[in-house]
Amino acid sequence: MTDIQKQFNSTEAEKKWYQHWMDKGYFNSQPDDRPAYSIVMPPPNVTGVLHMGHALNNTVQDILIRRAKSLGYNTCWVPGTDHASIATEAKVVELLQEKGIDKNNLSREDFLEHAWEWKEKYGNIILEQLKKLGCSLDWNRTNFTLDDHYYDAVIRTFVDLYNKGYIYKAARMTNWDPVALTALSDEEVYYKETQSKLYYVSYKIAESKESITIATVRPETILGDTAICVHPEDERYKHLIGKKAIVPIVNREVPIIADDYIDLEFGTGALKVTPAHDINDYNLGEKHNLEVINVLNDNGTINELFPEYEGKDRMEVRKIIVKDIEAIGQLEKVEDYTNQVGLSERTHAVVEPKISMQWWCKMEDLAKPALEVVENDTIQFFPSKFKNLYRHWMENIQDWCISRQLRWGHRIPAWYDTEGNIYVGETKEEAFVKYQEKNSSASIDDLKQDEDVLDTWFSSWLWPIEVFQKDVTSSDKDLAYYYPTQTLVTAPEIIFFWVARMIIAGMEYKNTIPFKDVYFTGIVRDKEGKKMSKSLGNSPDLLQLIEEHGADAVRFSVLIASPAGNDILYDEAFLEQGKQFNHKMWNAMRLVKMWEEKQEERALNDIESFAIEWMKAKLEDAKEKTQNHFNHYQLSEALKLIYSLIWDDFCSWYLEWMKPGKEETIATAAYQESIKIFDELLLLLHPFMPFITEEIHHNLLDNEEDLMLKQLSKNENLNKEILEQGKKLQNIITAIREAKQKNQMKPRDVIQLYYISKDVSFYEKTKALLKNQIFADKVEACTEAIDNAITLVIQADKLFMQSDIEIDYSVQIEKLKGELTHLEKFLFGINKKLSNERFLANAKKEVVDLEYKKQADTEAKITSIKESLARMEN
RNA sequence: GGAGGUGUAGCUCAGUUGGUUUAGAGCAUCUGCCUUACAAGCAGAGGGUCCGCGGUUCGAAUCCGUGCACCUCCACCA
Repeated sequence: MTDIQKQFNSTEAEKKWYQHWMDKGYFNSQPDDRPAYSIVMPPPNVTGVLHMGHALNNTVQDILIRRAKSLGYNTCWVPGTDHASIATEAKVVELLQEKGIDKNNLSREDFLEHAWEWKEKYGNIILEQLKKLGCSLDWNRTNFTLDDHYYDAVIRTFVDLYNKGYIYKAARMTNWDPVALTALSDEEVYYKETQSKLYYVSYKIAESKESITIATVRPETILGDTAICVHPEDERYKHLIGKKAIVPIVNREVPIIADDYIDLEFGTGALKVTPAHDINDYNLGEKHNLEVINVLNDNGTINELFPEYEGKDRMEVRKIIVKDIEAIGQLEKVEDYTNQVGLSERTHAVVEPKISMQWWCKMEDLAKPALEVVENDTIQFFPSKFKNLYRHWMENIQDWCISRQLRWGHRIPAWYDTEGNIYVGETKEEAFVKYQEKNSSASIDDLKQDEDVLDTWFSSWLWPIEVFQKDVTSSDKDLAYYYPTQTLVTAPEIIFFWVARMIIAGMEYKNTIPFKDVYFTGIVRDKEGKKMSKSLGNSPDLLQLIEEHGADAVRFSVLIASPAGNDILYDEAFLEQGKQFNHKMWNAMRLVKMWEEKQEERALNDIESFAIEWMKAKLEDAKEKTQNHFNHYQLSEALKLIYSLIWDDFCSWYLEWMKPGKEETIATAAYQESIKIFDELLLLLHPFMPFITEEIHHNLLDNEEDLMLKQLSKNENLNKEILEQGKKLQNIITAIREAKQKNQMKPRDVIQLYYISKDVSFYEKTKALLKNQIFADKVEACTEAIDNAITLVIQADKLFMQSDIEIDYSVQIEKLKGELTHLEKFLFGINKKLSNERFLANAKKEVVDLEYKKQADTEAKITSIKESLARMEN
């Protein structure tokens, strides 16, 4: 006892146990004859720092892994990081700028050298931080999406899909990020409501005095107008269709065309068409065969076609052009207007729709099997509502723009000859072979590789496959053993970016699913419901939280607030609860350890045997319920259940029952059973709070076995009878405590208890326990009501509490009257039901029988209370 | 504009195919206790128009319709 600290030292325990688990190699996995349970961690960006979202996500995964371990699975949780092409490149560019270096003045090789330098220095910080949370990751399997084997796999995939005809190169409208100078996929653009202006500009009609007015929010795109479009049925403009309009400033003659795409109600009902800079205009242009005039440079400035504006940013030109149009009297009016403006997810720059030559991947056919496996629940989504979302997206899937005008990433394995013909191959030599087939006198030096790299997600979608075939020697065995993985734990935001595409890749390349279950965690929000993010500054510093409160408390706090599939409202008050839970368990351990010196070799007494039997049943019951929660990924429910099992059932009831008094002893068997039970509770809790449970486990038992490796025992038959008896006992104890308090008695005032019950054996069995808990010097059966006593009605039993202390019956009378009123109302309801023929005819027999039982019970209780009242009021 | 979700105690949430004695927890609140593990505790209590309205049913927090409020995703009308 003396060597046990009064308080749990989380910092010390975390350091000690994590190191111990590492040293013992508990996190590492190799295929064996046990069933596998594998999870691939969603690789965080190398630029990332640990935030609350990661804490939730990784705690969930660690819980699943540790739980599976305790159930006998060979668990493998694979860590790693994602090269995150745009985010990392932006970061490196920024750092170079601080040093006064312009990316464009660096060769590709030099730039990549800087990028790798940065990656080596900072890229693994986030993984190191996960260790502080207690994550049981197999660090020997750490992967990075630009590792050599991974790089090769990505290239192979590209070539394969190209050869199968899925990948092609085409000029298309893309979302252009003028800051990162790259195309973006639709998924990388987000829309933000913005206060804009709607400019009404009149265009003169050629060879006519008429004019036509259009409305636009982007007047700078007037420079690229190649048509005016109206609705074919629009009476206002019908007569102008087929005529020419003159674009102001540039004085270009453009046709006036008709299309029912036009909304008659919006603006003036006439639309200026700029196929180069608007997706809808682009589609109109395709349909009507319009000229495409590109106005912008890649960096968002106006290009050389318009010398007077050349080199100025589009936003600046917007203002200048408005003035210029006003000067020539063709600006009719300006209105305030709220619209959605597309922004780049990475650089937050205003995205410009722009036509550019990009690589694309056809998705329609690839998506079909991936939709199928989710539809038929081969892959299960938790919560299942995301199935709808998934279906909706997969059924409307668009081709995927996979090229990015960046350097940090997997370089597209395509080479061009001097005439611009494309040769795709895994290596330049392979491409050259194809080149030679076409041109026998070709020189390999004529071939130039494509400058672009692939979208990050084009590598991420191979993650669950590629992490298990790291090197050729182990590949088949590992992949066959660990793939498909068990559960993917991720955020719903990346269901399209990543989840859908991993399923596609799995079906295409392994002809099977990459994971069996997908568990979507909620978004972590602050108390006010705002999403926690670095930019809002409302996300607490996780490492600091761990330092201050301990990793177990942090894990507790995010889990307890995290119902399956809902967003979590994070409140730091939960940390307090977690810490108090630590404290509670620590003290329970101290109590139990104290009993070591109070042991006596003897048979169990009545109290001990009842308590042990009851607690074991409680434990069995909880084990079953916990498994049920795990099956549905209701982790917060599981945690709440275990929390209450430990705090309420074990500490508040069991230990109090078991606790020997000052001069008393505890049977050795009871002491040992208590330790065994406690240890089982710790094992149940361990996945949620690994450090304190391991620490207490070792304090409790002197053996060398670690809790982390301990196996949960198989469920035994549940003793329902003892649970019922325990419940009744608790009801009696609570009722007496309440009665004492209501009657101004002290909790420890001595009483005598008499009972009228059909189940005398129950009282015989629990007599000692009752006496002990309610401070009764007598618990005896009686045949009729006792005078000068407080009456309590517990289920079908009547109890009479007597005391030497003067009792004011009025309080008890009031309580009984209240109860009576309620019971009468209740009985009325039952009687109404039972006198309803249609109820008797339609309801199931069990339900009807139950009503009869309720009726009988209630009537008995009412009689009983009436008798008591009559007696007490005398 | 399209789709999905949510609404239960002051707050965060359970509530399993409609029926189980007063709709449950935790936190917060109030009351009483320094009880030899723990005052970071113990014991007890109060607190609800299950969002509104309508329907189905013998019976609805639960199923259906509708309205309101909030949230998310998709689309992007210049």
